[in-house]
This record gives sequence, structure tokens and C-alpha cells, in this order.
Amino acid sequence: MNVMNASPRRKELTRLAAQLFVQEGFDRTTVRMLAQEMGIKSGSLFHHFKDKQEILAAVIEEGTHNALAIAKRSLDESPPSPEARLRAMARAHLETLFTDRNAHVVALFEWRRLDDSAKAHLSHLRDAYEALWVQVIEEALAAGLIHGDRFLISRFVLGALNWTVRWYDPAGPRTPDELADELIAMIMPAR
Amino acid sequence: MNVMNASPRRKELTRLAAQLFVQEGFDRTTVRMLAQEMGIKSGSLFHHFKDKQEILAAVIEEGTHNALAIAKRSLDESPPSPEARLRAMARAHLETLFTDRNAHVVALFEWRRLDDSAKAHLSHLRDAYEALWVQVIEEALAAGLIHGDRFLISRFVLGALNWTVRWYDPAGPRTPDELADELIAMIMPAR
DNA sequence: TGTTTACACTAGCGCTTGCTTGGTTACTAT
DNA sequence: ATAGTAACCAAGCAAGCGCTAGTGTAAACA
Repeated sequence: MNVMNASPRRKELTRLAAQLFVQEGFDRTTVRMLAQEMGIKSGSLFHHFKDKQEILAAVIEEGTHNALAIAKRSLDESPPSPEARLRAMARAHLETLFTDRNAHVVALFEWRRLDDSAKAHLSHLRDAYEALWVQVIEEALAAGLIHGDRFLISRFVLGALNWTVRWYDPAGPRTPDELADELIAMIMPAR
Repeated sequence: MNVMNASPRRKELTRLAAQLFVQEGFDRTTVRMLAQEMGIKSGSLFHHFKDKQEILAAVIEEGTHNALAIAKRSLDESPPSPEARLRAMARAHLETLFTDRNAHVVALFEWRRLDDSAKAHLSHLRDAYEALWVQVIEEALAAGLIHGDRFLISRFVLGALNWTVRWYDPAGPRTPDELADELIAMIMPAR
């Protein structure tokens, strides 16, 4: 088995797996389906991954890692005003949600299928991402842009954003950035 | 097989199935697990339901039906002001989400497992429910309580509300009604 | 040149899955 | 008493599942 996590072949396989997991769901995706999609036989799969679980973990890790990187970069490049930073986070969230869509849908809806050790490892990444949100929202609260409980707000906002994968079509008339701006406008009393 | 949809035995079985589907997910719940939970043998299950799919459809139909009934009743009993009606819808949504929690979690996260004919049948119920939301939001827009695109707002709000099943604990310090009120406050500029 | 490594293959094991079959029991209506 | 029906059970089938064992091959390395 290949232990090097960043093998380019493995990365490509992870991408294909994410697509199948979204189409069929993790449980319904068989190792034979995965192998066929990758152009190999099912036995060969286990040269790259220890077991099926590990494929799932690789998909989710990849997606969450990217989300964290994009959010940090966006915040760094954003003007320092609380409103700009709030907008930057919302835009970054939708950007990563729809460029890396497959991985994120898997992360959102197949999280429970991870075994305990994978969950423990990955929840650190996820918590780091949520912490960015709470921080930006705290700044917005302090500036009087919004009102309410910071955890409640971050969860409502994340819920609204994550739910977009269920209905939003990036090929439609509205860009992800516009979508993010509309949400920010919705929760900001002041104009 | 029992064709009478409202057989009391079948209703009880549906309730138990909902619980297992939430715990394990639809795919991971085997007919043997379902049967054991119900105190019968796996073969006997197919006296009550044509196949495993039909159990899922029964769970989702029951939940969606209740949600629609509760929302309609809440609107009837609400004062006629747009703000009161908006608040009533949000409260009704969380009320049904957490009294009928199992059925709704299944409806939200196992919808894709339904076959096409079941989807077609049940999406009518769901559309009727969403239409109530769009209507109430239209009234709030007309009254100047909120601003923006009505479909966008209803989807953001429903997303935020539905996502609560992932983090909210009804046994915690906040009641569902308070939660609903906080969300309404978040999207209403005027105080 | 000989050895290792990466990657793929064939073949199939042991197990679980949804579902069917044929029959039994208890109750109810005639 | 008789017939009908709802609810259940024991047994098991055919298909599919994740995964393993053992082998082949070509490139990279010593």
C-alpha cells in the first residue's frame, strides 16, 4: 500500500471517488464501481488505499483542507473592515463549496460514515475553519453591524450557506459572489 | 401485504423505522435490524411493506404530512400581521422538526434513496409546504419588514432552520421558540 | 547485473444483503 | 361449525459485498 498521502495518482483517484460518492452515496458506491471509474480492477484499489474507509477520509480531508486555505487567503487579501471581512468569508465559503463541490458534499453528508479515529483527526480541521467564522462574526458584532448571539449567528449563516448545495445552480443567472452578498445583506440591518 | 396505509401496526412500525434510519442511515439499516427492533422476524416485515423502499417512503410521507398540518394550523391561529405570521412559520418549522425529529431527519438526508415514483408523489407535499413559506415571505416583503429576493430568502431561511438538526439540542437552555425568534430577529432590519 | 519498488492483474473466500416461499396460528364474521 | 384474514415464522436462495492471496511486469535503483 502507498503510505505517501500526496502521491499524484492517489490524488486523482480521490477526486474520482468524491464524484462517485456524491452520485451514489458512500454506502452504495462499491469498490468495484470505484475501480471501474479509475480504469483498474477492484483488487488493485487496495494498493492505494488500506480500505474503503480510507478513501472516504481522503476525500473529506482534501476538501476541508482546501476550504481552510481559501478562507485564510481571502481574509488576508480582504480590506480590514469588519463588513469586508464578513463578505470575504461568505464569498470564500461559496467559492470553495462550488469549485470543490464533490468533496464538500461528501464532507457534509457522509461525515457519519467515518470511523472514530478519522473523525477525531478531521474534526480538528473543521473546528479551525469554524473558528475563523466565529472570529469574523465577533468583529462584526463589535462593530455593531449585526446583533445577537455569535454562535447562533455563525450556525444560522453556515446552515444557510451549506444548504445552497441542495438548490443552487452555479450555471444559473446568479454568481456565487452575488449569492454571498445577498445573504450578508439579509442579516445586516444597516444599509 | 397490507395495502391499508393507516393500519395502526404499520404506523408504529414506521415510527420505529424512522428511528433506525436516523441512527444508522437508510443503507446501513438492514431488514433484519428493522425486524428485530419491531420484535418480529425479517420475513414478516414484507407482510406490512412491499419492500424496503416502501418503508422509507412511509417514514417521509408521515413526517411531511405532519409538517404541513402544523404549519397550516399555526398560520390559522396566528394574528394576521406579517411579522406574526413569519414568526409563526419559523416556530412551527422548528416545532415539527423536533417533535417529529426522526422522520424529518430522514426526509432531509435520505430523500435521494427514494425511487422515482415515490419522489414524484412526495415532492408535491413538499412543494405545498414550501409554497406556504414563499407566501408568508411575500407578505413580509410587501410590508417592508425584510428586503431581497423572495425565493432566495425562503431558501436561506429554510437552510438555516433545517441545519439546526445538526447542532441544536432541544434539552439545552434555549427553547425551539426562542431559536425561531432569534432567526427572525437576525433577518429583520427594523426593531 | 541483480534487487527492489510501484502498480496492476486473476481468482475467489467468507459473509451479508433484500427478498421469497410455503406453511402455521389466532381471531373474527357468517 | 366454517371460512376468511391478518400476522407471523423457519428456511433459504441468488446476488452482491469488502477484501485477500498470490502472481506478473516494467521501470528505478544498487
